[in-house]
Amino acid sequence: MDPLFDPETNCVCLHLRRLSRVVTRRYEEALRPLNLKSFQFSTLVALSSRPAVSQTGLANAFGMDISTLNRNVRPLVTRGAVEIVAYEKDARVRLLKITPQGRALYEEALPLWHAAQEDALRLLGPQGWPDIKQATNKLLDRS
Amino acid sequence: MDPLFDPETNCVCLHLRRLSRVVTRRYEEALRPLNLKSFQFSTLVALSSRPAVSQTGLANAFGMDISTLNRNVRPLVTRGAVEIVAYEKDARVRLLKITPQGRALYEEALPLWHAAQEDALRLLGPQGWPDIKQATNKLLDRS
DNA sequence: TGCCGGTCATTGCATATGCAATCGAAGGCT
DNA sequence: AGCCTTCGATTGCATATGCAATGACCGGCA
Repeated sequence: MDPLFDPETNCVCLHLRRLSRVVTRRYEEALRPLNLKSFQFSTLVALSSRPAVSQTGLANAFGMDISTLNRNVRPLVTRGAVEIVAYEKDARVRLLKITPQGRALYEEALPLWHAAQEDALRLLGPQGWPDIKQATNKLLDRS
Repeated sequence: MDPLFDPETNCVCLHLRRLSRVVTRRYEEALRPLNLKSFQFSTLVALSSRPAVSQTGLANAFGMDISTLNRNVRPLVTRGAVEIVAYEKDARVRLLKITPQGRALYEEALPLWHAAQEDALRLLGPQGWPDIKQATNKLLDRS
């Protein structure tokens, strides 16, 4: 059998999920002092450079279901790091906007993220991250 | 700034989680006719070639917390695809064992998995999967 | 033999994930 | 203007994820 189709050793899904778990744990650990989850950090990053984003837009950027995004954002809103504002041109849309507290939180989180990123890059080896990123970009182009 | 440490474009955690979501959705979709989740399929694969495995052992193989594994296995037990048996040499251990129904389910699932795997390999491009697998193996060696 | 540190499994809690269904609003078509 | 399809957001449901704490058990050591 083509080893690429041996589910014991070559399931793309299993490998990616496992890798995602292992790497995620390191980022979560690094961000724990600020009580920030990795998704929440990514959201702050995305919002920090944009005036406001629709939930659908952010869900697409993250490749996740809009219902997941909707719920994941709530802790940030509760915490006052993100606010939900109406969009005057379309009453269906509820825009996400980072608050000053959110910006402050982001600034605090940056060095913690940096340490985790350093750690992850080291673990993946010099070629690991470029390889993964290239594969990611290919897939996202096509899907 | 070193672009490797730009959280907007190069967060390893965000990229891996996104990739994992996108790929997982395709496998879940393929396995849906059998009402099987990707984790459940991976469990059947792992158990199909072994007499019995401890929960801790399987959790390590999947790089996940034992509490997550413990709960994720339950639907398979409820369904009769996996049984939990005592380990005579250590009363703490509760071994997981695939049942004949589990084996039949696995056989049914294989072609569905194969289609998803084909799809994923195509999406990642000819070099994508080897690149990812190599990076994965490096990380798992070191962690 | 009895204690004690370590291990396996389980549960409580909070967040993560996606699908189906729903609600309300937008926009095109007549 | 009225209808109909589409679209953005939200909720119900089931599973996914990990940490902390707990209970049961093992093995070593006094």
